[in-house]
Amino acid sequence: MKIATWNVNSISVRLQHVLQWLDGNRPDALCLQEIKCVDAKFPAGAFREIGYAAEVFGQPTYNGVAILSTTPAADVQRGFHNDAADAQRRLIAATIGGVRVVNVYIPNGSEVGSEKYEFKLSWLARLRKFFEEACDADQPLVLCGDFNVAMEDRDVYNPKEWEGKILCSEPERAAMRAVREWGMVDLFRRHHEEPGNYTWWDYRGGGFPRNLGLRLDHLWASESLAAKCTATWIDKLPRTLEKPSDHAPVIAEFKF
DNA sequence: ATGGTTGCTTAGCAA
Repeated sequence: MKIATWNVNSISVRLQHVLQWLDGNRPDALCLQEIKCVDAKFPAGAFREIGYAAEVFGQPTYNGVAILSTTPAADVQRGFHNDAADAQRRLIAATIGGVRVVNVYIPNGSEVGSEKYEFKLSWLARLRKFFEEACDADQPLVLCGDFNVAMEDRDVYNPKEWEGKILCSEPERAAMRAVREWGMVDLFRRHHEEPGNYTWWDYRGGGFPRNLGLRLDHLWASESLAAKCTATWIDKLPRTLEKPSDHAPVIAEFKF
């Protein structure tokens, strides 16, 4: 079984990249973030034609998440239970092939100390609560998506420059550790120790060709699922195409 | 150095 995550930065602009990538990689599930479209405009038909069902939680202009899968998704949850109707759409969860898949687009936070930063921290506190109330750490579960947090210095191309800045500040790292301590492990770090592995490169300043990136996109699994993980990798190929997303897909493979 | 680039929407915001 393969589960993948990819911040596509607009599904309408990236549709051909995603279709091509699914064709070549055939994951059992692909979690998408920043689809930037309403449910009615999500190109579900194009995915259906290549064998993928879609569960979508979109909104106009910003955010939006979806899960594509080769087998039907069960028990789909859209957003937090106590969300207002107009809340930002950043979480969708579903059970696929016996695995609880939680797909998140965690707020960026803009700047440390800003209103958006406070929103990010409170959103992360709610995410921890979501796991306590709605999930079972003893079951196979994966949390994946664009976390908008580089957890450690080895996930950052220039840790000194980024120290204390957004995506790297200690409070957001601590909030993410609190989520992880509910009962998950970082699958990528279980298989790769070395620095220099990134999933996001800024469009500006030639970030990608110089590998000036951050590792922001993650798959974290409960121990019962992590024990079955045989490999994880970042696929930089789509980032080399014309008009790419600024994020690369990340994949985890499991053998049951 | 508050720049640079992309997407949605059409000037300004968010990333």
